[in-house]
Amino acid sequence: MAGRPREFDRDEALRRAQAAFWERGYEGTSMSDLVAALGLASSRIYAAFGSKEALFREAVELYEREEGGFADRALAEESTAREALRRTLREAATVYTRPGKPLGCMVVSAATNCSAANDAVLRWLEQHRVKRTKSIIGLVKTAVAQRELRPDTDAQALGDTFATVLHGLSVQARDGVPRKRLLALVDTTMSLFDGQRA
Amino acid sequence: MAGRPREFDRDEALRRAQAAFWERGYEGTSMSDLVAALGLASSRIYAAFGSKEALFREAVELYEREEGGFADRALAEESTAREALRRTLREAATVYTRPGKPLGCMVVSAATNCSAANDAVLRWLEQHRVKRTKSIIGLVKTAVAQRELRPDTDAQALGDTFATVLHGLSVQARDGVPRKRLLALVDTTMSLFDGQRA
DNA sequence: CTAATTCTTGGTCGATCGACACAGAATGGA
DNA sequence: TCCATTCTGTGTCGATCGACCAAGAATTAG
Repeated sequence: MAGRPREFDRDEALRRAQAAFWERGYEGTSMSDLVAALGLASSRIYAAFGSKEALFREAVELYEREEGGFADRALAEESTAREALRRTLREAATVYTRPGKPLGCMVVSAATNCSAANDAVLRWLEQHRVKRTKSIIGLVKTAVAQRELRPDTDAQALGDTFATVLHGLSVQARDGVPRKRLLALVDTTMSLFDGQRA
Repeated sequence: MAGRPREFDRDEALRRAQAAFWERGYEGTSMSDLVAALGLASSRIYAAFGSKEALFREAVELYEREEGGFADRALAEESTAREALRRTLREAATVYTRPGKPLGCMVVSAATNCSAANDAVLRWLEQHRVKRTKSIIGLVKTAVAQRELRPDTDAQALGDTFATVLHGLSVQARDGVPRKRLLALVDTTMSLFDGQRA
């Protein structure tokens, strides 16, 4: 079965690739950038990951699992919609401004402007974001159904607002707004929820 | 002074370039894309606009003057901070979802992921956004000073929130959230302002 | 008319893009 | 041992990138 064992750490290489893609985006990171960042010849990268696009997808999946999974985790671990929402936004603000890591959200910023050739990558990340928006709206709808929020609440509008703030946080973080201000803005946003509490 | 007159409409060409850059971003739009979109040989484009980057900057300046200038106009024409803010967000939602035009905000999405070679373009758009954020915070501060908002209002946090929603709107619009939902979300957001009214 | 100016056409520049071919080295299973 | 398999290192592929040059056509100022 197994031939010659790989001499480099595939996981470490994936992490380096993730950092590069997170910082510069899919098209903004060239193969020679990756060669430099991973310290590997391009043929070794192709052998280990298949293609630049496959490597990117793996990097995003790792991101979703570790960094970007805060929304799913908050949803699973917090008992009230308010705490789930608050934690989601606060963790977003934190993850988007981690020292030593690229600013902002990889899913929001890694494939915004793409040539037509890479539409597939763009649409793929778009689907991730749409899914996040839907799950936030779903959370608010549940909160209404469970009487955490007043029955006259427009769940879609409120959920859309939180999703918009979540994605806007990525832009603001990239623009250099410090974590402290991001967290303060999250607190301000939460009062939208409190205004509709049952 | 004047030699042979130009055979094509420079303004029309600029508009076509704007549409291309708006849709695909700076790096996502290649010179051959521009050649196809403007119907002009590349040398004619260079003769008329100087360089790809200069053309892009002109296109963004046109955008700021016509489409993106809603914030400045709202600020100048509306008498209360509330109406200026509300109009800014509503016009953003409208401009970002104009039929026949690219979705989202050109300043937000045209240079998010860029190779290191074009950092200058990326930073330039970043400055535009930072300036917008600052002017929104300034607007809220003025509203506090003029007793339109309660004196205990955290103007920076509230302003940051509106700026975050404004930029988040661009992401949501690109993801296909229809204008109607965007406008509903703007209404929801405005209740943040009303909660702090004097 | 002439000279200066500016645009147009067609072609091409070096660099870089992502992707892989090939040969040889290193391993495990039969 | 030997062979199938997999990895490593070098080299290069055609395509495309942004940029620009030279030559000629068209126009205007003088």
